[in-house]
Amino acid sequence: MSAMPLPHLPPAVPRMPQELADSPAFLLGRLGALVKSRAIHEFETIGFSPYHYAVLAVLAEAARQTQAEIADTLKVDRSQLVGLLDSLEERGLVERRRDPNDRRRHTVSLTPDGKAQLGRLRAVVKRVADHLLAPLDAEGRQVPYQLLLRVACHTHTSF
Amino acid sequence: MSAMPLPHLPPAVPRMPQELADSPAFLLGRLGALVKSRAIHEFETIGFSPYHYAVLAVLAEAARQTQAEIADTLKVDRSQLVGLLDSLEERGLVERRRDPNDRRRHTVSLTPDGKAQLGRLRAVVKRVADHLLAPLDAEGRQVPYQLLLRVACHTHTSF
DNA sequence: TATTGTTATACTCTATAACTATA
DNA sequence: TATAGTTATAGAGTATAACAATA
Repeated sequence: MSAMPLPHLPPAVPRMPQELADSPAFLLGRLGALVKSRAIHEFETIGFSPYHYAVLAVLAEAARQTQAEIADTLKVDRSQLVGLLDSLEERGLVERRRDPNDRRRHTVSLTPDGKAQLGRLRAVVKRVADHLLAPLDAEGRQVPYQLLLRVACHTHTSF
Repeated sequence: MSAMPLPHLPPAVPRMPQELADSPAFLLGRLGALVKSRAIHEFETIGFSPYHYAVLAVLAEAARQTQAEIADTLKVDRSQLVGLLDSLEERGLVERRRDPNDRRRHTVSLTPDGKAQLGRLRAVVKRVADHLLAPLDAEGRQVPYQLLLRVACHTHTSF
C-alpha cells in the first residue's frame, strides 16, 4: 500500500519528525544531551570527567574553598563531591587541608600540577565547543552565546 | 580571617564560575538538562512523559509504522519502546496490530483519542518552549531557533 | 539462521539516608 | 543540637542480553 517508494534511499534512514525538529525545546534538550555525552567521552579518553574540570575551574577562581562551598557552586551533592576530590587528590591536583578554626571543615586548594592540568582540560573543552559551533561562521558564533547566556540566566532563576 | 564580608548578601549565594559561564558548551549542556527536567515535570503532572509525546508525534506524521521504525526514528531502544506503547495502548491512544504479511511485526497507529491527546500534549510543549524563550523578545526568538537547527543538523551527522 | 517484539538482567547516575567527628 | 565531610543504600534511567515467535 506504500505509494511510490524512494528510489535509492534505503528504508532504514530514520528522519527526525518534523514536529520535533520544529520545537526549540526539543532541539535544545537533544543538543544539550549531545554536547554532554560528547564532553564526557572526550574527557574520558584522558581519564577525567567534566565534573573534574568543573571542580578545578571553581578552585582556580576562588582558592581555598570548603567542600560545601564547592558543591553548592556546582550544584552537586556534597556526597558526590567527595569522590571527585578523592580522585583529584590521588593525582596530586588538589589538596585537602583541615581548617584549624573549624576542624570539621576541609579547605580545598589547587596544586601547581592541578593548575597545569586545568590548562589541558580547557583545551578539551575548547575542542568540544569548536566542534559544536563548527556549522556556524565566525560572526554567527557570537549570537547564540549571547542568547544562551540570557536564557540560561533567566532559567537559572526561574526553574 | 575573612576580610570585609559583604554587607547584606548571605554567604550562601552560590555564583556560577565565570569560566563555566563563558563556555557555550557548558551553557548548552546545562540548559538542555534544564529544559529536559522541566519538560519531564510538566508532562508528569498529567501522567505522561516526553517520550509519550514523541511517540504520538511520530505516529501523527507517518501512520502505521512498525515498532522498530518508531524506535529508530526516536533513537530509543526497541525494548524501551515496548513499555511506552503498553501505557499508550492501555489508555486507548494507540493501537497495535499484527502485520498480516509478516506476523512478527506489529504495526502501530494512532487512535482518534490518541490524536486528541496529542493536541493536549502539544500545548504542554508550547508552554515549556514559551517559558524557555521568555527572556527573548519576539524577533530574538527566531534567531536561536535557526542556529539551533543548524547546529543540531550538523551534530546529528557528526556525533 | 536472522529478525521482531518482548522480557530479564546489569550497570550507571543520582538522590537520599545514615554515620563520625567536630562545633 | 547542629553541621561538614563521609559512607552506605536505594531508586530511576538506560543499556545489554536472553527469549519466543516467525521468517
